[in-house]
Amino acid sequence: MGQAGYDEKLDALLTSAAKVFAERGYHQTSMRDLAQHSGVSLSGLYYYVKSKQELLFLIQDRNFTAVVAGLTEALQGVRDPLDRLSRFVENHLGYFATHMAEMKVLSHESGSLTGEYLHKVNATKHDYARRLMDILADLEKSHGPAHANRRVATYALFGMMNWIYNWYDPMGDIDVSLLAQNLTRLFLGGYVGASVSASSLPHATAG
Amino acid sequence: MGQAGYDEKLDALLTSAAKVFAERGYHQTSMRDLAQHSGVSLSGLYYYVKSKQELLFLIQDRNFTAVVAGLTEALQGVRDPLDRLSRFVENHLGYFATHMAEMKVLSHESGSLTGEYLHKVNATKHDYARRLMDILADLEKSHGPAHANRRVATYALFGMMNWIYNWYDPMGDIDVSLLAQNLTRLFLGGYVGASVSASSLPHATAG
DNA sequence: ACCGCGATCGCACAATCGTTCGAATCGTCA
DNA sequence: TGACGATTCGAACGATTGTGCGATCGCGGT
Repeated sequence: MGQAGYDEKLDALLTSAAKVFAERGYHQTSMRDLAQHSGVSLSGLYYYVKSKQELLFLIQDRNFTAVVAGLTEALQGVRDPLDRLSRFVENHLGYFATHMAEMKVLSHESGSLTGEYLHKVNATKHDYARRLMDILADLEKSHGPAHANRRVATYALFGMMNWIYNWYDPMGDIDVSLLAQNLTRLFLGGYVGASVSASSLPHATAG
Repeated sequence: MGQAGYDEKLDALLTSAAKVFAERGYHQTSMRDLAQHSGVSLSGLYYYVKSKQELLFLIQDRNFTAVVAGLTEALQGVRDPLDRLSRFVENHLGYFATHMAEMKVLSHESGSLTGEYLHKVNATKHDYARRLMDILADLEKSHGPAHANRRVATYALFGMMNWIYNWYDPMGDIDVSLLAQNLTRLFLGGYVGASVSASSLPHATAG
């Protein structure tokens, strides 16, 4: 695209690549496809990126890092576990909806990384899951015993949220905050039998 | 493997291929990989299968058909929407847990099909989702208004269930019926505020 | 005008891919 | 035994892949 510095060009490349990866899949996409779609020559890609896999890693790592950073900010000063959970969901889905391609790549192409790349992303994933699990633990203290195994509940919630790339259209008639509200209510009602109070919805969504 | 007729050999080939597809991914797996893993020569594969994509289609179509058939049987004579829902979840997860590789391929490699193959699987998928949505509609009639959008709830439940290939180990300390119980309770509590009665759990799981 | 360097490109290489084809092998019945 | 159809195989093809290499371009400083 337009002229800019090195960092902006790399960002544009990653954005363009994420779109193609999301549509065709990582392994099905060739470096020639990425070159054509981003407007650079084939060998020009290698000035910004060491390999095809590093490209995938950068997409996953940068966006995941952004999600985690958004979460940290969204949880700052929020004490009530109910609020913390709904903020977690809002942050996750908010970023998801505004970065559909990148998040589909993050969710769907986790197994396409190997070695150190895989290890780093998995570590982030583990920490992120742990943060949700800790919220659930707090939730049990404040709202009585859980109706489901905490580990199962954690991954059930991740499943609900991450599955959306299979069906959700951010431009459709269900906007993101409504989606977050629905999933939060769905989860909370089943996990601790709590109906979400009006005070805890909605929040501003990180993006 | 062992000597058998054409049909059994094809079945064995599909089972073997599903395992490799589940581990390495469809596009990352070569026909040579499949040949080696199944004990047939490279060209020998083409006696049973017209193309690599037909192989993927057969895995998806046969197993999906089995899931749907199991569902039909599991729902026979069951009227109570609560029971119908828990049977749906049990059937889905029961088949999932006993056919992890095949179901991972079905869930994760849907976008790897094209043309008529894709169309056929998508049609089955649509019908299957419709059957769940109908149960949810019945549920609303018998247990009051839903706490979430029906479409969102449908795909949320599919998300919970289909995501399990990312974390669930059937050999671990959570067995399938407990998992199904957890997810059913989680979903029902949030969707209609119902706690699952003892009478509706557990059932025999189709497999 | 010339130099230095970041940025970009054309081209080629070796490897691997899915698929085809004709030959070899198998079991079975005449 | 001989023949025939079902089954399996080795070898090869053209296409595409990710990546490396050396040349070239554009431009700011001297």
